[in-house]
Order: sequence, then C-alpha cells, then structure tokens
Amino acid sequence: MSQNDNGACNSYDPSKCPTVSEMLSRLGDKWTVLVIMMLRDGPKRFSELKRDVVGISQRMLTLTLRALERDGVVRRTVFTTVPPSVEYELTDLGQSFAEPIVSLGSWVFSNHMTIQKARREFDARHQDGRAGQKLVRIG
Amino acid sequence: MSQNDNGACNSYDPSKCPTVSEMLSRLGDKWTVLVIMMLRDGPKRFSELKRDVVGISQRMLTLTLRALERDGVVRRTVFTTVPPSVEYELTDLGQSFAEPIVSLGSWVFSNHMTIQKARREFDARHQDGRAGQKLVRIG
DNA sequence: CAGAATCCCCCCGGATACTG
DNA sequence: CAGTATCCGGGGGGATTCTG
Repeated sequence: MSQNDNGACNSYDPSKCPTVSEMLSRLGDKWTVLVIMMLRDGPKRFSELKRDVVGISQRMLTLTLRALERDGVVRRTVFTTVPPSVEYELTDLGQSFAEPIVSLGSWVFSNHMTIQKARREFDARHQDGRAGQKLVRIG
Repeated sequence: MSQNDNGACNSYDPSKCPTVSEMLSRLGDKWTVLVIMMLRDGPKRFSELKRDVVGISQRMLTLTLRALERDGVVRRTVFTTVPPSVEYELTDLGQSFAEPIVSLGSWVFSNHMTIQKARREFDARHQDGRAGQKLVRIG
C-alpha cells in the first residue's frame, strides 16, 4: 500500500487512494474474477466453487472468498448440517461489482484472438536480429 | 496457467482459456490499470508516466509498458532526438480496452467508502469472541 | 464437507548502479 | 532521457497434512 494507512481518498487520483489500488490489485490474484463470475448465477457451495474454478487450490479459494467477504462483496452462510455445508453468494454490492467485472472478462474473451496475434507478431519482431531488447522472458 | 499451453479457447469458460486468465491477472500487477488510465488523455513520454504514476519504479514501468505493447494495447514511438524521447499511446485496441478498465476503476472509486465500512465491520466481528475464525493466528 | 495449519519454492518487484 | 543489468528480500501461492 501507499503512504496512507487509513483509506482516505481526497482526490480522484487512484494512485493516491489506497483502497482503489488495493481493490484493483485484488483482481490480479487471478482467482477473484473467476470466483465472482461463477457466483453470478446464484449461491454456490464451497466444493462447487472448487470444482468449477479449474485449477484453484482450497487454500486460495478460502483466502479469496474470505477477502471478498471482508469487502462486503460476498455473503457466507453456514448450514449446521451433517456433514456441514457452506453457501457463498454475491451481496447487492457484489452484484453491482460483478457488472464491470463481467464487462472486463467479456472484452478479454472477445479480443483474445487479436491479443494473441499481437503477441506473436511482437515476439517475431523482437527475437531475431533487429533491436532485440529482451528484458525478461515473458511467458 | 492451465493445462493448455497454446492459447486455444474453445468454450466460454474463462478458466479454460489461458489468455483470459493471463490478461486478467495482468491487471493485478497493480500498475497496468493506472498506466492505462494515464494514457487515456493522449500520448505520454516515459518520464511523464513515471512522474504521474506515483510510486512506480522505472523497472516496473518498463515491464508494464513492454507487456502492454506486446499485447497490442500500447504503441511505442521512439524519437531519435538528443536527448532521446519515447512516446507511449493507446492503440485502437487499447482504447476499447480502456473502457471496461475505467468502468472498473470508477466503480471502485465510488464504492470505496462502503468497502471500507464493510471491512471495519468484518474485522470487528472477527477479532472478538463471536465465532472468531481468524485465519492467521500469530504467536 | 469445509476449512486450518505448516512447509517451502518461486518470482514479483524495490533499490541501486551503469549505458547510449 | 530512457532505458538495461544485477542483487536481494518478502510474500504469493501450491502441496500436503490434520480437524470438527
């Protein structure tokens, strides 16, 4: 985070608003977006999420859900049955948050061909002789 | 990433589309969004960006810009002057990408108060007695 | 079933110094 | 000015094991 420990936000300068950059970087854990998209259809149980979000570990699922719950985006409901089950669902805040999230995901999905093409061209342009400035191997 | 190494995307399942999750996780480096928002107003030079994106190191700025250039989102133009200057600007693809990005940033900005309140309540709820399931128990 | 706890590796990313 | 190269510490996150 930035210098400011309290989340005070005076100007519309994201870099000066800790909460904004925190929330944005939360998307980057790469699981948050997927989890939120999964929850759009309605409540889901822990094991459902774990099954549907391919590749996520239970640890990361737990951490992701906990963070979202803390932000008031997700509501957690425990059913004291045997065996126990827990349901997760988007709050109203979460629903409204899901909108820009989905827009973003949709954009990426519908443009990923273009992106991949651009990447291939970039790589071809930079690996052979000319001006080959490799920084770090990407991908 | 997932099992699939090539970026093939068959179904509308983000978790099965490497490119989608890669692009989404790129937002999480926490600089990408800020850089893109800065470039919305028009072309900017390297040093301008470094000055405006508060807290970013030249290393991270370079890496972020390089990645965005590779994705075809940003165009890099070198002017062989003395001293040299380099301009960065959004491509058409980048402009369209900026839209959902901005939506996201705006949402976070206009809801950060609610989020902070939710966090405080969550923390208060979980540190004292009540069903206190704290994740990390220190000491 | 839904987690919590522990171990441990990797890489992100900051700081610093050097170039064309 | 606009990078590049190198060192290095902290933490993100996977795999595994244990519990109510």
